[in-house]
This record gives sequence, structure tokens and C-alpha cells, in this order.
Amino acid sequence: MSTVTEDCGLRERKKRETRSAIHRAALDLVEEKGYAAVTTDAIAARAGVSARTFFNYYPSKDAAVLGTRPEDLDQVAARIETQPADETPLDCLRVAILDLLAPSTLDRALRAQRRRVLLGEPALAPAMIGNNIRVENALTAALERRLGVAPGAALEPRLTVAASLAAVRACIEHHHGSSGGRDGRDLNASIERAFDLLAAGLR
Amino acid sequence: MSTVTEDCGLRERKKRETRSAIHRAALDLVEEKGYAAVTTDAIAARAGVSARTFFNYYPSKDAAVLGTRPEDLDQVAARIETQPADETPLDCLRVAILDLLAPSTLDRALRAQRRRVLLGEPALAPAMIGNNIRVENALTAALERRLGVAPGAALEPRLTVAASLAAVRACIEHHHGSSGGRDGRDLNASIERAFDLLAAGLR
DNA sequence: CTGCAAAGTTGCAGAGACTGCAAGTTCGGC
DNA sequence: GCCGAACTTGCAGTCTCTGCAACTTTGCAG
Repeated sequence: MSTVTEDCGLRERKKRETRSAIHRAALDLVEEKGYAAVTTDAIAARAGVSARTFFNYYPSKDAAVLGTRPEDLDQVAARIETQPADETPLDCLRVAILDLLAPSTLDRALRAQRRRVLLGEPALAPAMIGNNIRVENALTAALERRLGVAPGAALEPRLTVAASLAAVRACIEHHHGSSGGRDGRDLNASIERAFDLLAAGLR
Repeated sequence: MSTVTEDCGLRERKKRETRSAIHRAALDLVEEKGYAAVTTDAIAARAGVSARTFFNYYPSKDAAVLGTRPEDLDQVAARIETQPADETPLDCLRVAILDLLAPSTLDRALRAQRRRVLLGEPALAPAMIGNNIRVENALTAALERRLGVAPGAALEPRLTVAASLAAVRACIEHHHGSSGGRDGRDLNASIERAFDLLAAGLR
């Protein structure tokens, strides 16, 4: 039931390892040379697999660098549904999203590197946002379940999710502009503030 | 000064025509066969230019189908800055964005086709959103000018823009799900409603 | 109208992302 | 130990996109 390591045959473990190796290789290389200068062949080579196998694990170069894992989505969706009943939808989302940004299943160094690379490579923005579509759908579905409305019946859940994710992106972008300071604290503070603004109503 | 047709040498006119021909060819073909089944070669051929020239006009297949024009951005930015001074930022954005969705410089049929294709092809979502980044930056800059704050100084402008665009996307997505009905009216109504919700504060 | 420079077009060669297919290889259970 | 299922791999091929070096067209001045 834990989100960490289940289903431990040798086979399954190897798959996890390979998947992680590819992700780490991608991250290392991109940090080293920049996204454009890294080929999928190079990532595969550093990860110790064939070029073809690379694409068995990730459908694209983007995906390998992002290293998104389906279980993260499940985790955050679960978080939404298990929040206290008196929390507003927006507050559920705040908690869930902040959780998603700091997944405890990745070790500290990797997390930091991931953040560094993703924020530092504008070329990855489309991919990140493409990923956001999936996140948005998952969160919307979770929120609809929590509220007990049929999928797609009401506009509000989707709107709330979209606005929340946009807020997070805006904060990231904002920080990216004023690029000084240690990222973690300030960014979280901005996000809290953004959620407050959304709750109070925009002008 | 009009946004329509300026700078009319033969050369300039031909360029506009070619650009438009490529866009229309892309739209036609994608509607006909689906995005994945259309090659840049085919688009170029139908538009009557070489494969290489295609890429002189658009940097990617996506871009050709989207057919985004820089002057649209200028137009919408101008709209923001020339709104009455007592409008809230959010209301400026509402007006400007609704404008952007129905650019009067494209004829009716083309506009309709564009909307049909863009909404009908999930494969284009990343491109659309990628495009949104540019839109977001332009709108943020315009709003900052309107408010007289330095670029990147405050979080609010960017947050407001991001939330607004996200709201529009959410409405589109929402409509995409409940796919019945004539698109135009309902969508606009949803968007109005979404802006009202943003103004009132999300829960 | 003519000749010249700038702008635009084209083909070509090539790099790189990605896919389907048909072997091989390894794992898990019996 | 052995068999089927799951994985990996190489290969051949398609498609997007780029730089480069001709070639053609346009705008313009004389």
C-alpha cells in the first residue's frame, strides 16, 4: 500500500532501477551540457541501456528528463480525497500541490537537481506544462470525487484546479525572473500567498 | 496603423499570402486526416511551396497549424493598456482575452475551422499551451505597464494573467468534455462565468 | 530599361527523435 | 531444468528540423 517500493521480484526491481537510471542520466547530462546538446543515445549510453530500450521506458526525451511517475499522481489524488471534510477545495489543492512539489520518495539531492534543471531549462517548459495537463485531469477527477459531482458536470472543480496550477506556475515563473535567493523557502511563500489571493478574489 | 494590412509592396504581400496559404493548407489537411497523419512535406506541397520554404515561415508543424501571428499579441496588449482607467486588471484581461479568441482579422469560416481543428486535436494541446507562455508573457508585460510597476517586481500581475488564461483553458477543456451544443455561445458564457468566479474568490 | 544588391526560394545532405519488427536474452513459476 | 512471458536489443525506416550553397525574384537607382 505504500507508494514507495512494492511488488519486489527481481524483474520489477530491475525495471525500477533502469527507469531511475535513465532519469538520472538524463538529468546529469542536461545539467552538464544543456537540453539541446544532449541526445537520447547519450542518455541511453550513460544509463547503460540500448538506444531502443530508452524508448521502452520513456516516450520522449522530455519525459525522461521530467521523469514523471504515475504513482505521484495517485498519491496527490489520494491526498485530496482524504483531507478533512471542512477544508475548502482550494485548501485541499494547496496542500496536495505543495506535497507534489516535494515528493518524499526522491532523495534530497536528486530532488534539488531536478528542480534546478527544470527551472533552468526554458526548453522544458512546454513539456512541464504538457505534463500539467495530466496533473490537471487527475486533480480534477479527484476533486470531483471528493465533492461527489459527476465528472465534467460542473465547471468549478476544473476551474479551481486550473487556477491553482496556473498560480504555481506563475510563482515559478516569477521566481525565475527575479532569480536571486534560495529557491525553496521563497517559492513556497509565494505559493502560499498566491493561494490566498485566489481565495480572496482577484482584481 | 491598422492591424490588418500594412506595408504593401509586392514582396510583402506575397509573403503574407504564402504564410496564410501554408496555415490554411495545414488546417485543411489536419482536419482531413488528423494531425499525426499529416507531414510537413504534404502541407508545403498543398501550399505550393518547397518543403524547405515551409520552415522559413514556421519553425514547426505545430506552429503552422496554430498559425499564430505576432501582431495578435501586440493587438491584445494594446487593448489592455487602453482600457478605461477604472477597470480592474481582471476585467481588462477578460475583454482582451475574449478579443483574442475572436480575432476580427480572420474571416469567419477560417476562424471556425481553426477553432474546430484546435479543439478537436488533443495532440495540439501542448503546442497551444506552449503558445500560451508567449501570450502570458506579453499580457503580463502589458498589465505591468498599465499598472506602472516594474517588470517582475510584483507577483500579482503574473498571477492574474496566469489564472485568467487557465480559466479560459479550463472552460475549453470543460466544453471539450461535454462536447454537445454549438460551441461559440456556451463557451463565451462559461468564460464570463469563470471570470466572475475568479473575481469573487475561489473556494 | 538595365543592372545590382537584398530578400526569398529551393534542393541537398545530414542530425536527431521516434516506431515497428524480428530476433535474442532473462526471469518466474512449475 | 524447462517453458512461456516479459525485456532487451539491433535494424531499417519515417519524419521533423537545420545549415549551406546555389538560384530566382523583387526593389531600386541610374
